[in-house]
Amino acid sequence: MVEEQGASSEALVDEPFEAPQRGSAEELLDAHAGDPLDPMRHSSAHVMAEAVMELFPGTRLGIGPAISDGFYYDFELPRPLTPDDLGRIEARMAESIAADHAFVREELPPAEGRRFFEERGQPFKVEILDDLARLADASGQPHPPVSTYRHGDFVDLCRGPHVESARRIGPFRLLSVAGAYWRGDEKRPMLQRIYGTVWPSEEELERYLWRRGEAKKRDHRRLGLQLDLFSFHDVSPGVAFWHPKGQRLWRTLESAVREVQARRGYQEISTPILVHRKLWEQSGHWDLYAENMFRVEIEEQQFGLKPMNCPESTFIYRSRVRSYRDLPIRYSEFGRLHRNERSGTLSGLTRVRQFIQDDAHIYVRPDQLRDELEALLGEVREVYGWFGLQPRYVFGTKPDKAVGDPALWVEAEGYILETLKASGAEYGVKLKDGTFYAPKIDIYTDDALGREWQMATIQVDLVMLPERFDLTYVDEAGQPRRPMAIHRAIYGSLERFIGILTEHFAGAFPFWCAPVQAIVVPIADRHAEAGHELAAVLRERGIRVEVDESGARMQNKIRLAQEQKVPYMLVLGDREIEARTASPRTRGGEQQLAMGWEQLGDRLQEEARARQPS
RNA sequence: GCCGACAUAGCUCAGUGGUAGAGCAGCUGUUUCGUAAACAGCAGGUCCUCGGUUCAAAUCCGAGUGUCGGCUCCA
Repeated sequence: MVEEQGASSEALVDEPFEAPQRGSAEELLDAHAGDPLDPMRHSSAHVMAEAVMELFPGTRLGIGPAISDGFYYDFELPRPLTPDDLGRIEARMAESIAADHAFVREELPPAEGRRFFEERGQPFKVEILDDLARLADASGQPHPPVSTYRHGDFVDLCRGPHVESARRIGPFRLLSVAGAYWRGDEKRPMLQRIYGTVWPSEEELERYLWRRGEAKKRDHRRLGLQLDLFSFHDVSPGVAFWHPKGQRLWRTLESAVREVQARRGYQEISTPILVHRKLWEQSGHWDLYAENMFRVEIEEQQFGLKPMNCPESTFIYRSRVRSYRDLPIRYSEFGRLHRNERSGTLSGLTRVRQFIQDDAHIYVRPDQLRDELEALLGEVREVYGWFGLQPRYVFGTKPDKAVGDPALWVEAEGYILETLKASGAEYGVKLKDGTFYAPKIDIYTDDALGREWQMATIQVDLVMLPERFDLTYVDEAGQPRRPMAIHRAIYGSLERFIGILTEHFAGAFPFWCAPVQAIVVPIADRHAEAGHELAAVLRERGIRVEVDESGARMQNKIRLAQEQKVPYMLVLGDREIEARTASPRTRGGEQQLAMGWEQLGDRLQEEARARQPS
């Protein structure tokens, strides 16, 4: 979801950042330039609109852009669509494509164009035209001509471009119906959106549908149950119940990052979850974040469950006078946060109401900020390397709803840009995507299926913590000075991170963090006792190992271990016990040479320590 | 929160007004096995909840809850 890709941001340092207003005509018409398949996808949207208009006379058209992998169109219809309707619409579309109408661009004078859509009962189109006119007025330009595209009898307001004729539209499939507010505004009418996908060849369509099916198979909600990691229950919507194996995975990730933090000079703290309103008023949360907070009344006093850890670390900072020699102070906290997400937005581990962040707040002198930011980019690279994830950086600038002196924002944004440029990394810019208290670098990554996720975040805060909580340190001259604060999370939400890892690896977690790293498979019952001895040898070395003592046959035990994605199966029969060896089989099906127990233990211990992404 | 869909055994699902089903998992017994499923038997259900229609509701209607696909928001 990066709006502006690439590092071509020379101009950004000096110029104010201006984003097109969400849902504005400008954005609607300017978005999605680039993908060579876009004209075909956009044309497909027109053909779909044509089919819907034929099947449902009186339909009002919203917008119908190309999106990644396909297209959608928003409609106001006389009745809700059913899955059956999609089939009928598809059939109509196929007929239209077979008729092979040309896409013809036509331009009408502004007033005539407006009348055209008004007469056809298309108020949404008229609204877009009025917005375009207003935009032109604002910049002193004449109203632009109204460009339309016609194919057959269907005419739509459209900037284009399109394919020259309908037969250029490749194999397509309509995927789903969803509700969508007109212009994304919940106060405007709810339209029905139909999503579709279209590709140049049958083969590519099939591959896309396969990828979709594969994504469904990898869905962490499904795998979480299958691998016995976690579950959800309606007694606590949006909050996971962690099973022993999930908790083990959790703890492994947590201690790995703890180790990094210890090495990098962090000190871990822990602060209260239930906190009085006056703190949130001081931080600005009560004003600007209230709708996301769970509020509680206790003995006529108002409290809130913390949605972020940040303000509380200042109490520890201020618990004594800080010298310039003390900085940087790096407080890390695995804080348990609650955010009141709207019920309709909850989704597995990736959108929850309670989660734990690997959070930290770093207080620095101004002269230390750059180095600290660079170190943090290095920290992100180190941690993401454990999983083979490639980080991508996106600079989020000051949002409309923000606290503090605008001058401090300009300054903070400047530091971020400098650091990003100096790092040599590619980065994008997402305007107005900062938090209400700080501009930020968000780290995105693509998973194994090419889906983009937002993970880590690094925020430069010159406003909330330093100013609102009046933080100071004493400089060389004995004068009080204002420190700067950095908020950062590397995994982000542990819940979400585990969800994404689960899908990225399809449940086959890298050896170092797999909940069960090895399973001993005794061939017959008489081998079980030796199996426990082997397990003890491995456990001594910190390996998470289990013994399959079920009466099942070896083949069945192996199949089960495969399904559980256990990295190593250690087969133990008469031959191995005789020689005090074990025959490892990897979940990849590779049969490795029998190896002595201690030797195997040492090898696995070494492998775990290396934290390789497989 | 809003639009739409869905909710049947631990899991995946079949069952469209007339005695609630399958596969896997579980339990018991037999088998003691050499790298992805041994065999047999048994047990397992407020058909999400509440209300309504009906002689009769898993099935039709209404409300609620949860989940899913989206809108919006974001870690």
